[in-house]
Amino acid sequence: MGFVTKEPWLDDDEQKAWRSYLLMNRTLETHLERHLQREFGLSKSDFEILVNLSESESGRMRAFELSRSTQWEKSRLSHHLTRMEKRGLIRKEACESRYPEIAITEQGLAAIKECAPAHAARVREFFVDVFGPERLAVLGEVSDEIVATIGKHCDTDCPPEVRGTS
Amino acid sequence: MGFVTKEPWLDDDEQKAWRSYLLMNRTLETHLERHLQREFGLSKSDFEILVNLSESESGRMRAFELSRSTQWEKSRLSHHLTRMEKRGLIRKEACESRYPEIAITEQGLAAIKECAPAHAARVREFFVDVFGPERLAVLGEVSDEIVATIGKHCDTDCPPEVRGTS
DNA sequence: CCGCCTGGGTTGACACATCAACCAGACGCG
DNA sequence: CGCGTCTGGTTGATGTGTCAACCCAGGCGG
Repeated sequence: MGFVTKEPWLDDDEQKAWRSYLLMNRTLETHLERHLQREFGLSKSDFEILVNLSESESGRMRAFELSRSTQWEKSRLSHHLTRMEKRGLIRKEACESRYPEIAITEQGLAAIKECAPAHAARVREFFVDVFGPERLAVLGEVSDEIVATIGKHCDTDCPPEVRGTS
Repeated sequence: MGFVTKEPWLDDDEQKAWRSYLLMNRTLETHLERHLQREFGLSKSDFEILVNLSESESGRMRAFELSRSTQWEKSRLSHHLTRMEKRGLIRKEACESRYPEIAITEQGLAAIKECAPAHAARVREFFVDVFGPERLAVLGEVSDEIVATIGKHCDTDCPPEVRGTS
């Protein structure tokens, strides 16, 4: 064994960087997620929804808008919203246009107001500050390039939900 | 609304870079994962296990070794291994030492041999090549720094499973 | 010998994601 | 009108991850 992934596809330096990246990613993600979960009882998904709602003008959005800005598939969104409603973080309220609007509740607002600073502080400590301004700027650029590259590629041979929406 | 996450915690440039990174991450991950899943019927998790097994000397490892190298918690690993065994990708075989060894099967070996090149090619196309050698090297360094930083932080106040194992 | 801890591993309950199927209204077109 | 089809949204089945509890053997102090 030991030969399978060693084909000329990725040379040693590339392998190493890629694996460092993967590890960093997982480490950071699990750290942030566990922090949110344990200190505030919110999952990453909850957080994402609440951020979007709280950044909207009125604190209320249609589900498909959330679906657009989070890039979740609609069924995931639907399931998660019903769970969040059960926990009192959001409310689905009827409006004239047949489809319910998703509104953040007092409780949801309180939750995100409480946890956002702590979360941001962690992002700063473990990510932003370690990068430093110049390297961070570079990362931002490369990230956009990668998203664009994948988007371009998918225009031709992928199912619709991956394609760029911005 | 719109004020919650705008506290002085992350300034505009930082926000932007962070969100670009998050988006890139999600996009890349889902793209790679869907590719593996649709072309080869393997999940990212399956792939990770198979890579580890195929890179070992004998194609067989104890579960706790897998747990160390993947950094999964043991229950996740146990669940996933039983599922993989049901699908014929691995086998748990008894050995002298009370605990079973996890062995990759012919089928599992065939699966990873088939998909590894295609996967690596995609990593190259969408990640390695977009970065380019210099920026990629930088990313590798920063990644290691971040992992180290989180590791250091967790030595003092985190549950054991996050702490560095290398 | 006993009690107790620790390490490797499994199990069950539950939260979450994904897929395919479905529903209802709107829109277009013959 | 009748028909297909698109969009916004829900539902159920199934696969996956997480947490806490447990099991069992080995070691160790009494």
